[in-house]
Amino acid sequence: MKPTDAELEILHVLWASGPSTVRQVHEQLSQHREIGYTTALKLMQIMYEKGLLSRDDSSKTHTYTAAVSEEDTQRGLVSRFVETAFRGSASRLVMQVLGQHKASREELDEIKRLLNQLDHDND
Amino acid sequence: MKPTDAELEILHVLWASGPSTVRQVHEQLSQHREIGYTTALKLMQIMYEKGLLSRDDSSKTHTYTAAVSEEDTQRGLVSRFVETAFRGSASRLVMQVLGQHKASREELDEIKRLLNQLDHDND
DNA sequence: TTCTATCTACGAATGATTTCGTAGTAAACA
DNA sequence: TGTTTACTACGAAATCATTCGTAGATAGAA
Repeated sequence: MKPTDAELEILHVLWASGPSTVRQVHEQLSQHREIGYTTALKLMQIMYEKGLLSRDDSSKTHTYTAAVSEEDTQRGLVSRFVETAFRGSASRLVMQVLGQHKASREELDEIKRLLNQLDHDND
Repeated sequence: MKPTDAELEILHVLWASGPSTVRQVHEQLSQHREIGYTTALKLMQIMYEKGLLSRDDSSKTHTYTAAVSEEDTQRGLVSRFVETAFRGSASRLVMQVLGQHKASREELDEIKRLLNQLDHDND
């Protein structure tokens, strides 16, 4: 339910690439950092046991798929993060993020659209 | 530099209440969850060694103070979180947060003000 | 002064995460 | 067929975070 950092790395690969073998995932991860093949394997096995991944083991080389959606996972992570880091104040988190990361014009516009929509929901 | 969850709880108490003794911090924490006195003590000692807290031990009962600011700490936490959970996309984090937490009218207005200011900075 | 309460220091157990080596098995190849 | 290669399973070490018990010291009360 609450993936660890290493598990998130693997989920990101699977979310981006779709169903993959351990070797494929390992190759992706290797481009970012040092990690042994059996480390990736073990992580994915644990994630399978936890229900974070599903797998097709009909052939010798198993194929893994993310069993949790990116949306749902990020929702959970955000909830937890707002609680622990911002004591539940989501708006302070938003302002902190907007203040420290330079968003593009398009991103700012998209956020504004969302804000206006929330405004109308509030009315 | 990167406080853990338990350490963050203690920092929040000290940020809110200012310099405090272990007993005072422990009393605050106890209202939220079960935690032994020596657990709080040990945590604060470790945080002192790490440089997260400073302390006055001129009397038998030490007084601890947060040695890192809330702003700086949250900035660091956000950076890390955007990386691990959102692969660096701050705007997607913002939209996720705004979509899932109902902010008050005042908060939304404040966020809009910030957005407009960012707009002008961009021009 | 003696006893009690409070505080710090220290050590250690527990559990979770991350890591990788080794062994065994199946497939592909020569 | 026999050998090499690739893959999974398993176990276990290393690290870190969290937890608390116990011991020793200090201060205040009786």
